[in-house]
Amino acid sequence: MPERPFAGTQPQTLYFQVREALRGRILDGEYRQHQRLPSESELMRAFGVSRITVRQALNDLVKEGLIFKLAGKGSYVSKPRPVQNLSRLQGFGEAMSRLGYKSVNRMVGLVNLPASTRVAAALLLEEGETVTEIRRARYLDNEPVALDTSYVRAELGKRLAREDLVARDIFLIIENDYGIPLGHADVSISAILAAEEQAQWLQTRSGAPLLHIERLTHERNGNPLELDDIVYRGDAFSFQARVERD
Amino acid sequence: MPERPFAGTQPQTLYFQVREALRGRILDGEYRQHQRLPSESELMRAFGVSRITVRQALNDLVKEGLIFKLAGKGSYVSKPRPVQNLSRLQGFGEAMSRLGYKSVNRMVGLVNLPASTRVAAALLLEEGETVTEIRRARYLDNEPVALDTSYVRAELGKRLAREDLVARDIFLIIENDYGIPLGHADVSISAILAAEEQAQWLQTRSGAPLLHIERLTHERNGNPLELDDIVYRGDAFSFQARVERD
DNA sequence: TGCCACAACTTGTTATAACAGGTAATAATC
DNA sequence: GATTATTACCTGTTATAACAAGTTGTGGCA
Repeated sequence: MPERPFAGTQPQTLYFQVREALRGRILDGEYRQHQRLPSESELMRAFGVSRITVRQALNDLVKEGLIFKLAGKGSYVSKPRPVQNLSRLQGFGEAMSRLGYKSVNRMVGLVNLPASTRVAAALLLEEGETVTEIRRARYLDNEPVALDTSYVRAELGKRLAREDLVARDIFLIIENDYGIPLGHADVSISAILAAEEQAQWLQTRSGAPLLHIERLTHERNGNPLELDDIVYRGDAFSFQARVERD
Repeated sequence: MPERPFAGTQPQTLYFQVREALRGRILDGEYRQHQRLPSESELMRAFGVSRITVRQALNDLVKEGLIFKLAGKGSYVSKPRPVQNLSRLQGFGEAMSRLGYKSVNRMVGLVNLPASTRVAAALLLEEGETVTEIRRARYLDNEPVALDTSYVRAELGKRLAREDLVARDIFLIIENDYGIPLGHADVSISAILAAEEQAQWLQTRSGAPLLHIERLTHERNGNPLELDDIVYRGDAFSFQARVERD
């Protein structure tokens, strides 16, 4: 097996390993912005895998916007962007660190409370059933950019209450520590005005434009797991995506 | 050839035909929300294509959020959403009609002007070179939801000036009439406040929250083609996406 | 009737193979 | 030297095949 650099505690699919190896080289600067990557044939030989495995890895990176392909020419590294990417479900800290940014969280609060109609419906609970509400502020370069309110079932909330939610992403805790694989999220993006409390935490003025994200994250088996309400400062953050025509 | 229902003026790939046939059945109501689709084996037999062709078609629909897959169980129709989908590059009217909504455009204006620094850089022009600015308001159910300002090179703008931009999407004109295949777009989403003119067109108040989309669309060969600034009313529209974990 | 094992069915991963059409380099010709 | 044709290389599409892991149904046994 020629080049399987990924050493993890769990066996990984081949395309996962190839993808992460290429990502590492892009983030390390071995492949620069706009530089052409090795061809599929070269990657097949280098990693000792079939072409379809290489293509799956490359297409995942295309989907994330890290590279782009030109028919007949090859694959190229995209221009880096400090963004929350919509092509792939990942936590904030996870997304920023993949792009080389350092993010910090601050706890606003963690309480158990009865589920509202909206939260109950999203998490498939009875209205009034106990849920855990976790609130955090997100900082980039020591500047608050987002306020995140998460709702999970009380059993999961009890476990999470014992975790270091300042330094760690909930997604990674759930996957790595609790062994619950994540599936997909349904994400809604809209624009709102900052309320007083939001403005204070985000160090902006009341009435300032905010991006509001509602995200319902599911386990891989389809069960709803976590409902998030996230507001981002409109002047300090944007979502970016590369969208393919087809 | 058993089931190739798509009859178009241009030859289409097999996975495109399978995908569009399935889309049609979902939108026609033949496959209902949460209903299970035929298995991959069944679709292979029904369409007389290989499994990889069926999977490509299904995965594209997954990518768009129209269906979701559960390992070992099958594929299911997702809950329908009246949204501008971020998974796939398409014009506003195109997106809405695929979801069964009727959208209408109104021309705000079409002028040739010197390219600003931003527009010139995006379209790879010299600053001051002539570009065409096309401005339109978008209506859903007779209600203004978006204001769209597009910049294209003057040669393309001259041709577009002769088209019916009220009834038709620019993307479809460019692809179908001019034979220029589209590739990808780089999209940025942020939140802003409505300026006076925007508020008037969108029938909302000055200072209301708007979603601001900046989109640079490329030809398939990578050349930049069109720069769009689109603002959507925050209270009447949102973007939604289904994001996979991986 | 309930439980367990096995078979059938499902999607996911990976392999090999061939052809199509686009791009770039090289060789041949004027 | 410039132009054209050919070759090599590139990604895109499609096919067949096999194995892995998850899900569901069926049959046998207690």
